[in-house]
Amino acid sequence: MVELIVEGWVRGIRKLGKIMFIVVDSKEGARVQLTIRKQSSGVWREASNLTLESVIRAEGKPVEAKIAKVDLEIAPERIEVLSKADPKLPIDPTGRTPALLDTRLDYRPLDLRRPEAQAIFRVQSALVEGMESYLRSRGFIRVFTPVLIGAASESGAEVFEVNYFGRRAYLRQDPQLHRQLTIIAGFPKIYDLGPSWRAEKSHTTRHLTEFNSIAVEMAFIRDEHDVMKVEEEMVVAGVRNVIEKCEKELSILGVDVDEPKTPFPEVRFPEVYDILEEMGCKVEYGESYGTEGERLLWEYVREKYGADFFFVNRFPFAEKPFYVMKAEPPWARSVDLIYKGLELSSGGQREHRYSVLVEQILEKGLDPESLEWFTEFFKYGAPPHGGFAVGIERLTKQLLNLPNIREAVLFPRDVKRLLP
RNA sequence: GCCGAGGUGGUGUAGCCAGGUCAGCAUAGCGGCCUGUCGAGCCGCCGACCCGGGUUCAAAUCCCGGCCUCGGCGCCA
Repeated sequence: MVELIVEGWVRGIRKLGKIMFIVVDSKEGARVQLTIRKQSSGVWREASNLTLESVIRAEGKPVEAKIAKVDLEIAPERIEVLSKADPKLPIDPTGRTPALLDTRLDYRPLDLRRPEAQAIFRVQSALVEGMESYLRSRGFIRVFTPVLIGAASESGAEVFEVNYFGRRAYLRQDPQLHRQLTIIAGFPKIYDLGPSWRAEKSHTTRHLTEFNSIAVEMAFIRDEHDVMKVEEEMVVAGVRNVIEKCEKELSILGVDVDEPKTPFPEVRFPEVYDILEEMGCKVEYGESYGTEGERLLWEYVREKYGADFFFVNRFPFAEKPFYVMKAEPPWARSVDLIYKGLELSSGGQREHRYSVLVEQILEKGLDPESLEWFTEFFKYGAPPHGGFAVGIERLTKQLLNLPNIREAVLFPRDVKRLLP
């Protein structure tokens, strides 16, 4: 019979006098049981020293009539300890006494060994893979725009300051402005996949100070609906890829994922005010809605269209940054995508006419000179364009119904946490 | 930034409101028994009241201050 080699982490040790069972999660993702009898004294001695979470390599023959409820059962002839784990582990590795999230994050590399955590990041990878391959199939190319910026001028959200050789620099809040410049540079279909930072002291289950987004920008659009179409198809492609490739992970997580209903419904301002008022949530005309409004609108579209994803279009211009394109006043071609009551993205059509852009900067009370590094290039041929940025952690959280966005990040950064 | 909740062995909790047995339980760790376990089982052991004041004969418990954490809102992805 064939000799098999198993390498992985020790997940269970059950010693019953003269027979011992060692459960190993192999590097291939299989659950393997090593069955050892006392008469094979060398292996028995080696196995008696094992501790949970140790890394081992075992060689042996498969057990003919497999009894254990695992993927593979082996009678090992040799066990080699590659790295012995301290028996006093800081968090319970069996998962029987689950540690609180904050404690788990303190010991994140150990915590991530849990099958549920593994499953989350395999799903996330499939999600991004599906979205990227959709974009590439539609002719978008992946670009890398700077994360260090010289001027904090985007949306007014708090930025992190960086000491840049004695000069003041900032971490971007969004790849937005450089994506637009890339469009002007003659790349009509691009996407940028990477981190952004917000220095907001938000204490919630849906905010991070560092997060990743898949940010798309496209030129020669007719209006914002061209952008929404791409966003919808991209998200659906991502979810579809998860359904196709992550059956095992979804069952570990106990989540049923259905392909999203298309087209995503679109609700608009000012109708939003009527919808919300009817649901008992009064929003001042000309203002945007809050967290409660998001949830109520979801309730509304779920009832009316059976949808979990939906767009909100025509936000008040007053509530949005200078670069969005206006529609009939006071509204803008500014679109949010909401998924199960949580904002996933902002986007829409951008203003590409230089003179209008400068007017809008003045209207916002900003200094046109400080934005010249950006606006100047709109003088030299800027096509109509638009885009959006989807928060990857938020999408993962909502897809898998995770209670906290931190579960969707390997090493989350929030107001309090910088380590590990 | 505003508001609320909470800090008890390595981990997760009970006890606190009505102050008073060696601070209970589970899990992990250590030791023992057990030849088919699979959340193995059984027996034993080790291990904790966030910090500093105060009230009281007596404080995990009541009061004050501090530190830390979580969450809701705002802002946003």
